[in-house]
Amino acid sequence: MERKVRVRFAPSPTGPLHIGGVRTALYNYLYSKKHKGDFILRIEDTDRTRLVPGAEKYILEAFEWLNLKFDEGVGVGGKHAPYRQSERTMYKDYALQLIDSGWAYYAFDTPQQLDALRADYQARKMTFQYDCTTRQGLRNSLSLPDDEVRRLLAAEEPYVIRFRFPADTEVVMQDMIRGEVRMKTSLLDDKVLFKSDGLPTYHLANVVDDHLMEISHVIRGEEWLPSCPLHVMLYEAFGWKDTMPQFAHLPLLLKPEGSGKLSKRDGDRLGFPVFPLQWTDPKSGEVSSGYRESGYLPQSVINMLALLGWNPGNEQEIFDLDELIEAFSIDRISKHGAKFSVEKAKWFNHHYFQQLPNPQIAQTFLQDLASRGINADLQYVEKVVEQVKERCNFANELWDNADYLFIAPKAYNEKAVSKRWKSEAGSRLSEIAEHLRQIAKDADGNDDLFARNAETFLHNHITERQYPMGEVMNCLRIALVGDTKGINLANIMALLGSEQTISRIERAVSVLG
RNA sequence: GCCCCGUUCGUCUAGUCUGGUCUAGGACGCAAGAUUUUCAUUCUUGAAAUCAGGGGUUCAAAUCCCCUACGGGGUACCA
Repeated sequence: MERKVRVRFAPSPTGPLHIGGVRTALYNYLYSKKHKGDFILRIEDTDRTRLVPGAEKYILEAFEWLNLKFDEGVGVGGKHAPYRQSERTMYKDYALQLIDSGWAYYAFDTPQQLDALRADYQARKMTFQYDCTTRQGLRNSLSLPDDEVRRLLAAEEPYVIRFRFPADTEVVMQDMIRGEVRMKTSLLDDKVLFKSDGLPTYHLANVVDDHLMEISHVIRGEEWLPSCPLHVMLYEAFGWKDTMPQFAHLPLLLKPEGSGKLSKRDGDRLGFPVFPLQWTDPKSGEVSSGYRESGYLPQSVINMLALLGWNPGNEQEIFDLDELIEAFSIDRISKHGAKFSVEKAKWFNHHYFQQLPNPQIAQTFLQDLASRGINADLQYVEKVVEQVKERCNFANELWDNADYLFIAPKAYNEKAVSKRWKSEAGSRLSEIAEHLRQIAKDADGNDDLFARNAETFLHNHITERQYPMGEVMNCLRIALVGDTKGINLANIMALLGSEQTISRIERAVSVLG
């Protein structure tokens, strides 16, 4: 029987959403949409000590920016509400149910006792594990006499509820990416399901909620693979094996250099964002950069992330969201971790930046200009954008590539000058300025006409006088731009207009001689 | 330590299941050339992986099996 595809993204609001988390969410989204299913947002906030104010809001905002819409969940609602685990109160009943059926037990050991035990084992170069080999010697409802357990419970002694792993079975699970994974239960530890603070741990809450919310596929990071046998056993213990979701454990995102998981620090160190949106730590005030603020376009981030660990099997690399949905499949997800590449991210953004309509880019640029104290005309800015955008990866590179189209050069690049500005340059340029003044008069305020005529004139003039073409043209460029860079010279003159063109030449002559 | 997962150009990866068409394909980056009388874009070309290493199986192995090494993850009353 075909079950409706229902997947969830279940972040913990302990800080800003990591870019690896965004990729996990994206794969969930793509899979659900591919199969006309539901995409659910569940907030897993059962660890009250690690809650960070603002984190949940941040998550919501990030998905809004990325244009990934949830069908159900926090911020959306739905028939399985509430979707915030701290607001769900049914977990303890399920934990008790497991105690009744013998799959779990009460444990009264204090964290201090366990810490001491771990230290003790450590000293003997061993690792303590709360499992089938050690549980009899510890303080729990399996080792203690019944009346003692009743007494402790009645005395409201703090306890946790632990899963009781059978000693000699093997859990066999099917992972959609890795195939069959087997694990001997004797090697597994009796994980805490329910904490002494009255809240469930991830393992319990996750399984209960996935069952209750009718989740069909669990697509999550590889860090969960080792605890998946526990989850499978929990489904079995609850008698939910028939509707257990299918699992897919995604490879991790690695640091661009060296080895290890991509972390917040890497971004700061290597100069690229690890978070979708900028984040200010509420405690330290530390600011971490975001893709959005760094000028990345959401569709570019999505495209880049989709291809990091998945590929369509052909050579297509540029995908919009609909194309991704169409092409996506779990069996084309790679098994190994992927190192993040800043260069590739930029390349994607360059592509998507070029697709933006000029008026839209111009609007953004206009604000940037305003912040620099430049009041420009929108029509003019549009013309500039049209000519300059192809050399930009991001909107915030516009200024560096177009500043000379708004303000006259304040200084002249020394290297360019020493290379191109020879002793004859001054006299040649003043001569040219002279002629340009006449051409300007003839063009009568038509800057395009002026630029066209000026271009023809320059060509003829330089040829006639047998001046070195490259040298003169580059000096002209230095005069107008301040450097040997920038767009086509005639286009610069057309944009600047005759008056500005001529005055810049004259100024260069007076400054550089 | 123990457990789990992985390993193809610098990076992301195709190819592995269903051995031969792989003298291993593409992309980013890099280099060179063309265009741009500049710079960038763009285009063309190129360098770049003895398929982690070793041992099998086979007429034939990147592809199947075993071992080793290396990398990653887990080993919490965190998720």
